[in-house]
Amino acid sequence: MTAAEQEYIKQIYTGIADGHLPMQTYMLAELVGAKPASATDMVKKLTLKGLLNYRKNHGFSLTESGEQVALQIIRRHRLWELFLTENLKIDWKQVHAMANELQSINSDLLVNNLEAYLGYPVYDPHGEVIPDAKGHLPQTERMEIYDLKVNQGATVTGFRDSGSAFLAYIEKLGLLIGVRIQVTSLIEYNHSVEIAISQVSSFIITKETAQKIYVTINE
Amino acid sequence: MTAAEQEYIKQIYTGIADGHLPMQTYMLAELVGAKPASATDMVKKLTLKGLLNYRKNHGFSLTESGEQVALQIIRRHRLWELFLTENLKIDWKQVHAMANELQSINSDLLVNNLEAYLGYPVYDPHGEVIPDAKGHLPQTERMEIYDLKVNQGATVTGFRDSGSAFLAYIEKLGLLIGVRIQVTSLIEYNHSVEIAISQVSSFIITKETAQKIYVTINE
DNA sequence: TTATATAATTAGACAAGACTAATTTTATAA
DNA sequence: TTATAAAATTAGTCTTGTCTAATTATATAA
Ligand SMILES: [Mn+2]
Ligand SMILES: [Mn+2]
Ligand SMILES: [Mn+2]
Ligand SMILES: [Mn+2]
Repeated sequence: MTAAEQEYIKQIYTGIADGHLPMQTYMLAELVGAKPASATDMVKKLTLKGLLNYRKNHGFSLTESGEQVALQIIRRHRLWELFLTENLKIDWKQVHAMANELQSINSDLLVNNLEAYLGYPVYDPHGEVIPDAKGHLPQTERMEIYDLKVNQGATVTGFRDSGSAFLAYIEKLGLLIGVRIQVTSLIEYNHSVEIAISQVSSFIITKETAQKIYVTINE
Repeated sequence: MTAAEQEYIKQIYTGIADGHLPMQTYMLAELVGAKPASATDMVKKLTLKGLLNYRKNHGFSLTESGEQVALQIIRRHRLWELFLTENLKIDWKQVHAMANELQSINSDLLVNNLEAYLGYPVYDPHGEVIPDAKGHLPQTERMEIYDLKVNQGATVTGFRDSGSAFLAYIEKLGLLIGVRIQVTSLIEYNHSVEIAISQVSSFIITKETAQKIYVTINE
């Protein structure tokens, strides 16, 4: 598989995981940073290869085989991200872009040895789970800040968006992984959420932001 | 620069370093594993970019700028090879092929942090020197087995060929880096060389092989 | 039911990088 | 000097992945 095909497959997987089922052409184009015409071409090609279920003019989803392929690409992507932050000390805001270039190198030997070197990690630097060699995703129960009720306390465990602009905002807010937060109020007007960090600072984030931050409820 | 352009530039550099000056189209084609027509196209493109001095029908060499580019590509290639063997424990016969895919990722941050992580190494797993961030090659005086005189003792320090078939042969002979050898006789007929390892085994290698093994004379 | 906006597809073009087949250059040997 | 073999180049084609512009399909609102 070419690097481009792999990037499309990865974006289809994550797009669907984020609730876009079936996936649509314009959405895929936006995710990969291309025009819809290009996405149509690629969808047709991936369909011929048996990786997509495609109903012309009505969107598409991954086949069983396509999903396995996607999980392997995501596995490589996230393992490299972790290596870059943990070992090479590269800023977590920059590793996603680098991992996009590394993910296309498809060697089981390389990837499995990298995984062993990293100590069989479960999470990447953005709190995303890493599929194992068989394509299995560790099961974790976690929700979005947006799903929390008022006064409910939780701990930040990850992010749905690895873009450097989003992560810079997260850093500015101090909402890093492991930080304990509490929802102090819900804004009825536009569904923003007010949250507090360790009873000190308190601020409001938009609905969109609240949906991009994963938390686990404190026991 | 595309991955293909970089591979061509790298092969031009190493080809010239191995004595092919000026570089010729058929030779470059052979090194990159393509047909001469493809090499001609690429040479024209690289010339337009100011990386080659090219006299149509008479070969080409790297410009000053082309040489600096080449050294950076070789730097990345060799650092990755070392990472793959040292850290990921991948067989030295396999890392060259993997490094060919990794070398195209051109990020100073990535490469310099990788170099620091590896401890600013001087040699890659095949005994080839690694250019530093400025493109400087550590100076080393070493010769080929073929240059040794009879009874002259030397230590193996590297190889000119990283192909897995050649390295498998080297392993079979036991001519690994650090091994002390002695030339026991020169075969006049076809310029083969008989060498001995630590007074035990003794065998004959061809001229071509003797020219691919670097040694340093024992003090 | 019909008009309209959005999404999707098609047609045609282009750049990169490879190939084959044909032609031209160059160097060398007779 | 001329013939020949080797090397190089050109011309034309193909695949991948992208684009723009034009057209078609779908869903929704009037
Ligand atoms: Mn990422
Ligand atoms: Mn990530
Ligand atoms: Mn190598
Ligand atoms: Mn090497």
